[in-house]
Amino acid sequence: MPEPAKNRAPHQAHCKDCSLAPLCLPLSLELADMDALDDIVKRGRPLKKGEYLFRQGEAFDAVYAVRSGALKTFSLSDNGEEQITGFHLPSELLGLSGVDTQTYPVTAQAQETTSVCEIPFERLDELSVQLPQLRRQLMRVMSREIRDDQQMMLLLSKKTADARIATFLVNLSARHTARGYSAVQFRLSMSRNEIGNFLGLAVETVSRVFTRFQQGGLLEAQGKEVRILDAQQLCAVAGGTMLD
Amino acid sequence: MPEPAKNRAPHQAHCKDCSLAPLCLPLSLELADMDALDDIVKRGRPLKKGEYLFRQGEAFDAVYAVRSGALKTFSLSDNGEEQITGFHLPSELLGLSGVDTQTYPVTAQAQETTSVCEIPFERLDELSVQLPQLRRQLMRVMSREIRDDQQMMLLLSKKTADARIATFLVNLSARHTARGYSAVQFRLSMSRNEIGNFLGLAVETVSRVFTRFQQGGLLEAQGKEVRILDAQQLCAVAGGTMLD
DNA sequence: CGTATTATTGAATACCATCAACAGACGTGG
DNA sequence: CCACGTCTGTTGATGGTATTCAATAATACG
Repeated sequence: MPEPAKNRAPHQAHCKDCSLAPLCLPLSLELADMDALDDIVKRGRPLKKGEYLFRQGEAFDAVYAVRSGALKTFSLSDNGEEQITGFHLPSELLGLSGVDTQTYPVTAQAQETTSVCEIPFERLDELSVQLPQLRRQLMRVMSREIRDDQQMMLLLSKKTADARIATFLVNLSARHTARGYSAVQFRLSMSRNEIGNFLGLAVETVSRVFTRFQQGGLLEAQGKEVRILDAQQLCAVAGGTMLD
Repeated sequence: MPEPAKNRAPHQAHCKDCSLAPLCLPLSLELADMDALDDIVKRGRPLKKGEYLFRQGEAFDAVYAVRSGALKTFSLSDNGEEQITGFHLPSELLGLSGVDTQTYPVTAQAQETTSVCEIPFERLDELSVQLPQLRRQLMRVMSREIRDDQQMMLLLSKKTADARIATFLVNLSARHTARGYSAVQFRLSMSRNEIGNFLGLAVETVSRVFTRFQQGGLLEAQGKEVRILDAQQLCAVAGGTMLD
């Protein structure tokens, strides 16, 4: 079955050919080990925008690595309000928060056409016994998520609206860069509403801050297309510097 | 060396005798396996109030389970402000956020006289290969921390000061209950300042909310001694109900 | 091409932070 | 044991930042 190599997008069928391997679970695996991991990975049809990868409350049985596209995860609290817990780009792992209760505590939904690698957790666990590198990487991924979430707590509890959005953009920029895309220009996969939800801000505030950043010459934005003009100052704002 | 059994406090030297085992890493381990875990655990002298268990930036080489007392973890951001990332009660595990970078991203400091079990991570990792139950439990603990941190993100991004503090107290109450202590009366190990820092509120706000809760008959508090009078309504407030 | 959704902008309000003053607790040492 | 200073906690007054409400503009989608 000939699968044409579409640019740099990771549409190929195996970890060892995947451009994302150095960012993903296979990181630092030997080629043979990569094949072993590859054997348990399932690659289904892509999800269309709005489709669900898994839903809050469903039985946990696999984690997922994003191959292309983007997803958001969110939870619905008792009083029905949605809290977005993260946006997920290629190479990032989803679903690990379901290990504890054996139930996904969040819903994962595609922000655009998205393909993922499904990794049955039972089998991953078994394989991790034989592959120390894999075991370590899995721990590292979880550890990093804890660290990132705690950074997020800092953002939410101490930073101003300006700093939150600057941080958000700088973070996205860095993640794009790590994947070989432009650090200064990219397309947001999420709406202003979703940005606000994620950052603990009202939509209107997000909009205002975007406007203010553009007036200040920090960036250029039309709709979801963003171009960072002054990365340095954006970082400064992200760090807590106020804009005058 | 005769070590007197002081009430229910887990001062004994082995996991299999520890009253916290069902909440801690040994959960669901066979007795023999518990001994294996026990062999790698180091139990040092207790920390006095204010002493550090580990510091932000130090090389990561162990995780710690709290045996008695309480600790806080916090990180210092670039601009020097402290963000408390958590308070840790007996049976809870600290340090897992250091796995990724092999460096602790937070400082852990004793809130009172505190004893911990040190678990060298290398050895824990090796042992987890042989003990599936242990491996799973370790994953569960990390998974739960991710979930808890995301709950915290919800709290910080959506809840009012009243709801934050109610949630905080309800959560503490539940954790006390799980350890066999009173659900309605306990002593806070942290200052109002630290509560505020953790919840993203000013000290004054914390103080005011405590006062308001007392006026509303929800609780009784003098200093760090707290007694919950109306758990039901406290839960309601924690869920988002406003107090009139 | 029209409708629905999303984004922007303005005005008024609410919530919490900050500033300031004071009270109470704690610990130290006289 | 009490006096003292410091740290922690409480309370009041004020102001700032972000929310909410409302209206309009732009974009996406069938």
